[in-house]
Amino acid sequence: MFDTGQTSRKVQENKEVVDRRVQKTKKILSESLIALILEKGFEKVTIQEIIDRANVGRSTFYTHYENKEQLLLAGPENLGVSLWNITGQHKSQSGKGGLDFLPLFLHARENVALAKAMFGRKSGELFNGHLLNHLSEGIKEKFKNTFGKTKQDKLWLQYQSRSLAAAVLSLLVSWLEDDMPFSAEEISKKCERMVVAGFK
Amino acid sequence: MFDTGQTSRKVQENKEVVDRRVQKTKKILSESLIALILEKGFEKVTIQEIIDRANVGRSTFYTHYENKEQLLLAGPENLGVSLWNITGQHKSQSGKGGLDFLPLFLHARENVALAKAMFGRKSGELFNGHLLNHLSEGIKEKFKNTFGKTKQDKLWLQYQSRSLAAAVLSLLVSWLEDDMPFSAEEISKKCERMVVAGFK
DNA sequence: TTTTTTAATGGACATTATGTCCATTAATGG
DNA sequence: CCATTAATGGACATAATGTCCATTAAAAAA
Repeated sequence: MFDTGQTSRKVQENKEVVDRRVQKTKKILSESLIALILEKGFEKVTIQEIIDRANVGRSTFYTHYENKEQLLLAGPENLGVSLWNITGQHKSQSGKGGLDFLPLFLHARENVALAKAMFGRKSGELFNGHLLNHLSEGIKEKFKNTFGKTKQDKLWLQYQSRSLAAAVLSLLVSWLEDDMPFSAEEISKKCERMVVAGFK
Repeated sequence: MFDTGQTSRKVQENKEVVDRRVQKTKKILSESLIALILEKGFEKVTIQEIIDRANVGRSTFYTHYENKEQLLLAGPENLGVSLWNITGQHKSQSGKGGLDFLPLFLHARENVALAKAMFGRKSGELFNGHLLNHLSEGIKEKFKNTFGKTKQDKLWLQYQSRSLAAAVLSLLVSWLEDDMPFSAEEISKKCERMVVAGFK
């Protein structure tokens, strides 16, 4: 999951060269998909529309990707990978003990179109699901000590983490869709307070 | 929205009689769709599959519904309508001032399959969206007095209501998907506490 | 019961998307 | 300049969509 999908060729030791044609094709495909998602929603976008807009042959699409999902994942900035990493870092962050949502909001802000396409109201379940799982795991990790060890306790921890992750994701989406009327600092603070309150 | 989709005929004044054939057809179509959603997810279900499983002609489907969405909305118990009403009642409830989630959980429990199909992980965005909006409105109504009147304040109220509605919906879904390991009373209490805490 | 109304059927049709294949062309990197 | 590799475009079989209609069968009304 979250493979970059880059066709590459090793030159010497670690330098990778990607054929210019490939770069161009992938870029235009990605842009087309993002635009189409924003217009009509991920689920309704067809591969036919993507290649029409990108003005690229059908075969060309299939030499690079198997489906829409793969294409979106391999987005220009690899937002998937980045957000994945960001939310994964929660554990290792000191200070707040793993509840700093600022990097998430900053990163999303720097890639608004892609972030909207992946997580916004017009996106599919898929990527919301990915991010939700990851946020949820981060939150769970942070609060697991405040819960008991019984089956019931663990289940509540699970539910509550997931629920509050959904709340955070919802804030992120509202913020993005309204074109970020608050600073990233403000809104991430809000998230942190809400999560903490939720576990009280 | 949330039309029952019933083809009916008036007899005398207000008694409605629905042709037995129609009843049978709608029932089998609805059941087929719900089963298919639970198996492969709403988005991936095709009308072809629905009519194959229901063993009904293509034309028959289209004389009653235009698409999958309409069919799901007209579910046997009209869960759409019911949940709609339940969440709408929040305003008028006394006591807790409109934060009683119990009816929602009770009703969902009584229609597990349909509720899962409409709101679970395999459901589409559509119905999650409807319920989310409604829950959000209820919550907003309840807490609007605790916020100021500036544009900013109103926006925060909006965001926070929506965010906490998402949290509640997430709990509902987790609970349903795990086949309700807690009582409806317990989990609805949890929701209420969480929402209140979120606004502190 | 008979008659009338109405639903269901099944086949046909044009349209559109999918995924795969291949021979040809053209751009790229070395 | 040349060998490699990507892009092209056309073709193909498959499948879903939405609409139409003549026929059959079931239901309600008389």
